[in-house]
Amino acid sequence: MTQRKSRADRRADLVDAARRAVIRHGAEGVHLNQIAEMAGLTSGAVLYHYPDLRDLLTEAHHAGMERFYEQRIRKAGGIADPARKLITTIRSGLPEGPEDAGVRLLCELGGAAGRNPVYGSLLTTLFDRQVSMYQAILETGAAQGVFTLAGDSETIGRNLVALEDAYGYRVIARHHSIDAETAVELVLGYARLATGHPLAADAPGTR
Amino acid sequence: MTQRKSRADRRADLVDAARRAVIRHGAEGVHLNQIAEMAGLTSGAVLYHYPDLRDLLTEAHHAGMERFYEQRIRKAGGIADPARKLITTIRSGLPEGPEDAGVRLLCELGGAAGRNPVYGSLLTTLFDRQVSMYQAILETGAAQGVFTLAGDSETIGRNLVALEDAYGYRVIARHHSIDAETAVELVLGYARLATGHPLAADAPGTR
DNA sequence: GAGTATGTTGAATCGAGATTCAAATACGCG
DNA sequence: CGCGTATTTGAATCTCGATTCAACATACTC
Repeated sequence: MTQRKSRADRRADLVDAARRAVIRHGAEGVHLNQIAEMAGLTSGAVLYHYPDLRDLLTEAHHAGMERFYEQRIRKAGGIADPARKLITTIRSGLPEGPEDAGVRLLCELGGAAGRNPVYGSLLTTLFDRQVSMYQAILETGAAQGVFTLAGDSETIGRNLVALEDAYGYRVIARHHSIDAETAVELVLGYARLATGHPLAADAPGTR
Repeated sequence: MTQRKSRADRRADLVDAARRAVIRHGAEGVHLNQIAEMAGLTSGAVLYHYPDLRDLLTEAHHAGMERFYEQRIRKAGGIADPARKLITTIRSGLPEGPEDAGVRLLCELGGAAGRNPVYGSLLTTLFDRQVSMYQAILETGAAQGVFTLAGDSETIGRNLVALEDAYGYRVIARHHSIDAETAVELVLGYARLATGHPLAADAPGTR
């Protein structure tokens, strides 16, 4: 029998297993057995902890978005220079490639959000938080005189998040002419226009 | 018994029924019986015309995208002035509200595109065609001297399509602060920045 | 208007996945 | 150690949608 675990530990495992299963099989195409397998358990054990699968899936999506957002904050955390911070943040919002787990999860959610209010609200919240994150960077840069904003920070922030989203979808769908690097360059292009700053790309390999 | 129809007519009906069923139930959550009901038939009749459901769904998605694209072309068709043409085109790429059928279908497809190469390729093609459509408008405007492009037309076109996509998702997900009108205004804002043209909004009610 | 081809139904069957639950197992604690 | 409880299994059952197909209905042909 599989190693027995405490309730809290097992539930955390299951949330993570569900997250990975959704990425592989889709937000609505995922099956109980697939989640169980990911967690190294049988379906009965999953039901024991989550009698209603929807609860588990909601927690999984929530956790996935939280992880995505936290990672962005962390990557840009130590950077003081607004320009470099903006570049790093933009990079962290785009997938590293078509298999990028974080972005795939968000894409899966997008379609379902129109029919499922809970998912819609999760994505809406994430969007707003990301906009605020960008606003903080933009305003700091403007205050220091390094950015000359071509509009209010909310609008620019929204557009940055929107572009990330849309190009993320393109990369995940394996668009032939928009790979991960091109996507970064496209968003950076808009950021240059909106901040009046050249935003020189990092040296390759710098992450 | 339901009115009997020719093979071609019935298949066209089914493609349309499938399109509507997907919009209501999701690209992957849709069931044979739902499609049959939409078409006013029984499941057996659907299988008679489409032994493999995936073929029907692929045709439905294809038809939905074609319809979306054609509608855009048609709405902007008679307009000569590049600025008005650009405004109309932007409007036609955004949903009229959270229930907008055309955009909902595209959103449904987005998530599945990462796992289903056929869907990915459909969306990629649509994206490219929309970019070309914008490029034509932008280049015409630039040639006439009414637009001063802030970059190459391909980049601007890509960003316009990307912004439409992303804000379309927001509207469909019922974002509290981004409704259909706000979305139009956000994309128009970028278009102004990119073309150097004021792009005065149409008088309300003008469509 | 009989004959034939084609489209449609509805009931039977199939099968995959969800759900239940008694039994088995592992762990904590005295 | 051994008791009691929480966790997990695995097989049985349930459910629902897909699939099959013989019978029926409609339209076309001559």
